[in-house]
Amino acid sequence: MYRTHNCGELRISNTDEKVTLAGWMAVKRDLGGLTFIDLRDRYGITQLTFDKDQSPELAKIAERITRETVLQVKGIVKERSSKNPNRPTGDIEIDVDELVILNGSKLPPFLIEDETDGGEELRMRYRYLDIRRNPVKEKLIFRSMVALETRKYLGDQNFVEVETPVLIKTTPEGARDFVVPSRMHPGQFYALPQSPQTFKQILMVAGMDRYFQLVKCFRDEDLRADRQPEFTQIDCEMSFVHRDDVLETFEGLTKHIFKECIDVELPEFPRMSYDEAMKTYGSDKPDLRFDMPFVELNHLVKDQGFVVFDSAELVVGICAKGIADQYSNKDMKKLTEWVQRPQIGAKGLVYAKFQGDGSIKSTVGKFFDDDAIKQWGEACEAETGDILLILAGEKEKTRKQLGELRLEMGRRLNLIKPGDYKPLWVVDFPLLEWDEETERFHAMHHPFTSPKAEDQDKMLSGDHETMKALRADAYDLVINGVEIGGGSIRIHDRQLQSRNLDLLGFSKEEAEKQFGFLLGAFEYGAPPHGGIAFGFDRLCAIMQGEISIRDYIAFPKNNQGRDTMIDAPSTISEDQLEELNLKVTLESPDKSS
RNA sequence: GGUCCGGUAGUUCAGUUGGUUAGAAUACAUGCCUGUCACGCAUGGGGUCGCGGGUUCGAGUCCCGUCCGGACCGCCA
Repeated sequence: MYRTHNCGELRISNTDEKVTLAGWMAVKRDLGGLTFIDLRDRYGITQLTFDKDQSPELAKIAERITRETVLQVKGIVKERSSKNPNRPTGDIEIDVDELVILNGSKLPPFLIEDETDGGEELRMRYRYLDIRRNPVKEKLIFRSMVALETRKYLGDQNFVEVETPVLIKTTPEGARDFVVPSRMHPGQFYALPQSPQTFKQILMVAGMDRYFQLVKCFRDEDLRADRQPEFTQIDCEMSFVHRDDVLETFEGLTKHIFKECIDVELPEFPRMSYDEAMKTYGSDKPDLRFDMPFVELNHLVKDQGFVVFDSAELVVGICAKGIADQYSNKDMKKLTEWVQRPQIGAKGLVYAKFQGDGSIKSTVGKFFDDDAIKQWGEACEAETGDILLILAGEKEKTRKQLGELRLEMGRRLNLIKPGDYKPLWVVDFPLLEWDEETERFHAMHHPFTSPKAEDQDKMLSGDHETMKALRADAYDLVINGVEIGGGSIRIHDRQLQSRNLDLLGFSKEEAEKQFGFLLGAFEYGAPPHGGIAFGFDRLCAIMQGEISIRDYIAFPKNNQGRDTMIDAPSTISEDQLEELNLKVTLESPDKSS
């Protein structure tokens, strides 16, 4: 046995016990006659003491031990004469009388401490050292706890975890697929799943009734702080359910996880239609940790001779509370430049300051008198000291831009309180989305999403505007402005599914080739069904107030989709290429190895 | 596909208008130190200024190209 205890568990009550510990030498404090070593393992840090007077040979060895050396020590637990209240084990130390060096270590390239000096790149290349650090280690342990609680809750609700295949076939809709060549079938390829969507629907046809899976999904798209090419979903599907059955089940799951993992009691989740979310917050994932709703001003500002407003499809404002007197003209100019940045793309910003002395200062004072502007203020519930921020232009763009400005003002006004969680169900998403590039409709969620019952008859109208107005039985869970997951009631009728694929521009032959297996299954008694999938990495991050999901993944990819530790992706040998009947046509494909 | 920022000691960074021998902190090494826990004090070693080209009497600094990293837009059914 290498150890009797771990480095985080010994307390004053263990005094005088003979113990054996093993771990890594974290840091050494050599006072001359007395040397202290912090011994670290997964569970914590325990201080080792070496006294020159008592055991000169041991003290001499201790003085020479370097960082990250793996040690085994035997000794007696002693009460410290000067305690460290910042550590659970701070009341005791180990008076060492036997020391074994289990393995040496090179000097690590960055400090293995909570506040490391290492940059992202180094930390990723030496991830095994990074994971020794508390902040990373604890996030992985947290993730494990969330996974356990998920399985516990869904298991108790009669869900069955079924594994679906990773080698499947490429799908034309949605994100780009990762593709795997087949050796046994020259010229043919598997694809890695973007989600187990069709398999879980087939499990419903198979009578599995309640399915879930913590499952890896793959998308070959560009990365972000909250987006990795391989990520994990809590993927679920249920039979004989309506929308509200799904929402209630997964609201229950979310509440359970929050309660058990971070001891937060979530209130009942409000629901908001997609249309209302777009109209009020300019986003299909509004951050409700602060309000600052949009107020449309068209009826108050049109036909008064101000061409920017008169030519705009939408004039819409938000009220930023209490900053009229602290935002100077220069600050307003900077804010205007902020909305004009290419990422936001607004042409300009109209504002009205309701200043502390009762006066009104506005960029459009030339076109509107104070009384008119006061009317706007009333509409937005602006009071003395507030600033009205107004954008005008094409409806969808303007809403998106003001949505960004709203978030920025929320941040600037410190309206977002740490530890605050505001979940929201966004429901009734559009069924279809017009793609300007390909000039055809795309499924907003996916091609298996059911239109709302009342909209099913309109699917064949062919009229562009009617198509755009079709509503799907689809829903997203949003927490703090982050999309945690989404799902829908699916189509379970073969005819309706064919009609939907037809709408999306699939010919009969294509539909049969791509989704024949699913359409075929629907002919053998498919039950009504629906489901949802949560982004598991993202859920873990948001629960701890983090944006980046990288540290919730043990071995994440970098910004370019590379794993710098193992150096992947990489080229493969000529032999491998030949066996797979592949030919690389690049002049110099070899960038990495 | 695009925009922006960065690359200088093991590490994190500073480096002025282009000008002498490129600095700081930390880490590391050596010595001193018996109650430290960010130990302290002293001394020391450590540099392909990402790479290639150009401008210049002179380039870490300016220009062009390229590679790498980061953030974002597009993209992510």
